Amino acid sequence: MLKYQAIANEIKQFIEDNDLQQGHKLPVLESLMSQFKASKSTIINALDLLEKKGDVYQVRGSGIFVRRHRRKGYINLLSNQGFKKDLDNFQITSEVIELDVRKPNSEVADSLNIHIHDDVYYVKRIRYINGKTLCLEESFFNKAIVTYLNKEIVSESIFNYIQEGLGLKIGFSDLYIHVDKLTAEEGKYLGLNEGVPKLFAETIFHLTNGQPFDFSKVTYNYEQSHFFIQENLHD
Amino acid sequence: MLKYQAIANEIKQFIEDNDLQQGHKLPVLESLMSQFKASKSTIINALDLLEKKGDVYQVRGSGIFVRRHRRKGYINLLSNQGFKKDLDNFQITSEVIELDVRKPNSEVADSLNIHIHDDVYYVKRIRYINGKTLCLEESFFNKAIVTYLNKEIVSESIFNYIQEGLGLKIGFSDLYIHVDKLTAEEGKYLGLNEGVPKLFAETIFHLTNGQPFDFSKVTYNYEQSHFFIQENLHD
DNA sequence: AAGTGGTCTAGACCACACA
DNA sequence: GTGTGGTCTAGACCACTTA
Repeated sequence: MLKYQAIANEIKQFIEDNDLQQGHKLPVLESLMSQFKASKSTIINALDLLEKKGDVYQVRGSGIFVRRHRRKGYINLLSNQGFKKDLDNFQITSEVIELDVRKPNSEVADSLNIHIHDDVYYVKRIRYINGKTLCLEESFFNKAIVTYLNKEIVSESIFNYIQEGLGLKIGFSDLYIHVDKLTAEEGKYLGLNEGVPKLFAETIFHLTNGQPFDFSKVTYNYEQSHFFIQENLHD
Repeated sequence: MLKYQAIANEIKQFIEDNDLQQGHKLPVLESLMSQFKASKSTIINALDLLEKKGDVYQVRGSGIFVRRHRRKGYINLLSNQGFKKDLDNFQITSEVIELDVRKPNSEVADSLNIHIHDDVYYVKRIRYINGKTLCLEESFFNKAIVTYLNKEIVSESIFNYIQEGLGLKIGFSDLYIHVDKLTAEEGKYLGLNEGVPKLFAETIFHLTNGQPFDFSKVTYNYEQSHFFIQENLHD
């Protein structure tokens, strides 16, 4: 664990342990430097990390403040897939519908930057939140990277296994969303009527070295789909 | 303009001018240091900025690469509101429906962190993309911060005026979205039937000092609502 | 082993907020 | 004016990739 990550974690923990609210002022830079025995740059690195994650905001000439506006019941759109953290207050479970190795069609092959005669793991599952259907998810994993999957792994957190079990490093993702009407088949899985609204998301996940390893298509139950995103607008 | 921002801009320009594609390798750090006559940290600062914006990805031990996967017709969800940049390929216009000064209800007052007897500017407008209705937008601006608005300003880019005209610095935003069915009234404005899907977004925009200045409710026409989001998953 | 990006430090200097 | 965060530098050392 890097020093600036460790410091960031400690500060975040401090905020949670003391239940500090939006706008609460944190100790000044110099205090943090001596408290953590680190140079200015390292502290700033830690704070920038927290700022990126939406936990603090820094005001030049004034101080470092807690950022903590979140509506209850809203899921973080940018870290709900495959990750359990940030879903503390939600109980997420999965039901596996299909799991096999197959050849990709051209859209999938293109997204994963492979050929149509290469193998992919195909996973289809329904995810539940607090006992209700959250989404229908179809994922395609490049088998050359994600070399092995089984039903047990797939019913838990796939991403956790990819990181811990396979030792792969997840880097970045491209997420595409739009809204549409639910098809009859999707409705069957989600327990909803045909024609009601849906949120449809396609995501390409890449390793830190830029290789795409997972292409996912997710259809969300609109009744459970309340998301929040925290953004930083300045440079 | 700060040095690292200027360098980031130049690199981005270089990518666009040469139409470099995803995965293209950029010059190594040392080259960039001498080319821009800057220290290592400054170059890394510039690259981190570009990485945050989704324009490059850095691979330790390997190089710096162009990130440029974008689907045509998809709007960047995180920088479409009020901002013209990043909307190069789209023609966005606005029709102002209402503009007045009023007292906020408790929800608005709460979101803007003001009292219900304080004044807010209320703006209701329809935004068009390439001639079609994109969304119906209702915005509430804290009048103590956004001291003046008129019809002309409001039919152009409000955020541009806030930054350039009023000299305010926009910091961060909290965005909440969900999917639902369109009401009859919303349908009237968007030219759609009651009951069809909609994407509904509420956003609280803050200045760099943490003060909320704008609370917006936006109902998107689902036919035009194709969004992308680029995310970095590592620390 | 060589190449390349990342972390960390100490310190000078700058920009902004607030009283 | 004082306090506080931000930028920038030079350089040592570390971690990962590639061949």
